[in-house]
Amino acid sequence: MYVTIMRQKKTSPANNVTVLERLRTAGLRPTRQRLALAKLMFARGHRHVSAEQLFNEAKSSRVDVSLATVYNALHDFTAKGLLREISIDSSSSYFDTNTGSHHHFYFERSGHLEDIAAERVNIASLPEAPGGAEISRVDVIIRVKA
Amino acid sequence: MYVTIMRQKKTSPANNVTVLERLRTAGLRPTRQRLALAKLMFARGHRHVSAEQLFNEAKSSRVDVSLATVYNALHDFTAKGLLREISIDSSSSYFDTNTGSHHHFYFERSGHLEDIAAERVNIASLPEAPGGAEISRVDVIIRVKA
DNA sequence: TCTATCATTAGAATTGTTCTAAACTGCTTG
DNA sequence: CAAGCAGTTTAGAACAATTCTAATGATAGA
Repeated sequence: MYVTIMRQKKTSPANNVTVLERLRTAGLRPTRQRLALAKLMFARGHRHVSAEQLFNEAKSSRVDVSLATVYNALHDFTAKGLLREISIDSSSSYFDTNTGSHHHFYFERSGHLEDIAAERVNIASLPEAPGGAEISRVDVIIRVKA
Repeated sequence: MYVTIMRQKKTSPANNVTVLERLRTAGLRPTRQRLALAKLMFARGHRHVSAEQLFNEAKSSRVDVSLATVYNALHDFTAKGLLREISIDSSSSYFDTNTGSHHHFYFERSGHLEDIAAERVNIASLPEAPGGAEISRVDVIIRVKA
């Protein structure tokens, strides 16, 4: 049941507006929780965040959301193209705020991910998808021993 | 505890010998279970198999192994270079009997994987790994809407 | 303001995988 | 070729990430 009505500190109004509009134009109701989570996700440049991580950030920021809501929000955002999901290490998946075309370094020791701009990977040729199926995207993952 | 001593049908002796030798040269004791699992894995060309799948195949073939053993064997084989592990869809991981350099089509609807020979993907240029770290491998996954 | 519809919640349930400690076996040695 | 030890296997418990459930709450449009 609902226990606490959070009363979070307002960040800059500009930030509020953009996040709110991103949700609205994506066709997502800008609820308190989605707004708060979206702000955490999109506040600082591109990131690779797991559900658990975002949940913890929310707790630290006194944003009172349940873990289920974090999963719901991340999936809703992904379905609407605001995020992109990546699963590299089968133990958990990451949500990437960079939805443009790009690739990744994966640091095997730490499990850390780092973006590679699309231009830095030059793919000269790719095979056709079998049966002329449509390609939805091409992921290049460079696994690094570090 | 040990319940049944399985008594499996012998397949061709040649097949037996090669699998046994593959295990031995890999530095793995060719136990009954490992032999049986290796035969299932390597019998028919290249495959992408999950632990659960292999476990079920074993059951169907009256090979009495525990699920834990299947996981142990798959990981042991992978550690010794007999298999390669792939995680694409974070729900479970696959073990690929093709350990050579190659890439994959991933059929999003079915979750199915298909090999792409390394030559069919032409990467003209790749970035250096940060800090000069060693690249352990490059995975290209072509996601297909089918 | 009312209300249908959509979102959130706590906790239970599921799923894939790993752990544990005890039973067992392949292999080397004597 | 028996014995024993190191490496394997096992059932089931434990775990971690994620999804489900069904009840409560909030949003947006009339």
